[in-house]
Amino acid sequence: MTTISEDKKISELHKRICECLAAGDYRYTISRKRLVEALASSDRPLTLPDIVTVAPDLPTSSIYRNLEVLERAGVTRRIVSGGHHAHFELAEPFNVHHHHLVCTLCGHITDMQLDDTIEESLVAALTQVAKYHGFEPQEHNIDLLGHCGQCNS
Amino acid sequence: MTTISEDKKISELHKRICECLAAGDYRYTISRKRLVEALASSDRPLTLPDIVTVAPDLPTSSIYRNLEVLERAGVTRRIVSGGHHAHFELAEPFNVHHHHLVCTLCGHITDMQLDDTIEESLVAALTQVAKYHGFEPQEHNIDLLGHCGQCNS
DNA sequence: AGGTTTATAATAATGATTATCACTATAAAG
DNA sequence: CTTTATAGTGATAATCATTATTATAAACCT
Repeated sequence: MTTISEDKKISELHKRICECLAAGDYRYTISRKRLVEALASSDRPLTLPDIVTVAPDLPTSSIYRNLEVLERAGVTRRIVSGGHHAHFELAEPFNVHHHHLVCTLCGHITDMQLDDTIEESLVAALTQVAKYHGFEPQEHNIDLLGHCGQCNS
Repeated sequence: MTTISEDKKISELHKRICECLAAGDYRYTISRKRLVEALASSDRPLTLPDIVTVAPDLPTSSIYRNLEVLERAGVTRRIVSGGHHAHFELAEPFNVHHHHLVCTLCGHITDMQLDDTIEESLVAALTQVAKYHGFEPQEHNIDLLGHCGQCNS
């Protein structure tokens, strides 16, 4: 069930994404909208099989191609964490800042958030380190590896 | 040029790794020693082509197989950061705790270290978050993505 | 030394992802 | 409202890092 305010958020999201795609001369087609909706309604990054489960009528080749377009436009992000399928999620401007719990047994990824003060001191430290290495920082990832509740029980 | 104390460190490293492999009924063969030495003498994780450059006589298939054995024994670690080759480095007990600067243009990875106080507060925060999610934490990765000095110039 | 286990290295297979290409849909211009 | 250029689709084929296979060689153990 979606509330009115959620519907509003979603439609605003679509609008922003549409503009983002238009800036790169890309269109916001049905397939791309479907992908965005699948990613937006999940509390974790999705693999290609995950997406196929949610939208079985979308051909694999189109999903890959459109995820590539969305990534180029800065709408989505690809996470390569292991030997298997990559995971996809909405990029930072379209999603809250978060990090990942990665299960080393089943490969499952869950979103998590850290305290703002921790984030701030970390960003400060990273900025300093980057400067020292002559590196121009863009974004940071934190992955916590371990065993998920499912695999532990 | 290697100093006497460095030689001592290296031979102790080999001894510890040998024991680690023996615990899994693996032998510490010449090829495996060569791989460990290549990884130990680098200040960054190496790709397979990197390793081939350092040890051109080792066949690709043997490098892959032995990296797999070393990884199973907990001696090395695999880093999958992008669409290209994986990177390999010595695992935590055989290497100082560090993180990575990842260039999103050329894929190059550099080691970096953070302040102890930052690390400690981060680990505390991660432990708390993991508990909340019913997740058993093992290790954490921090990647700083951006443009390396080489690509910037 | 003989017998057993493990390692090697050339080769083939795997499988997620990308590229190709003929065709269709869309949008802007005349 | 056609024309025309551009972008998107989806089936299929190709790519390429990585794994599996397998016959051979080496190492270990009485």
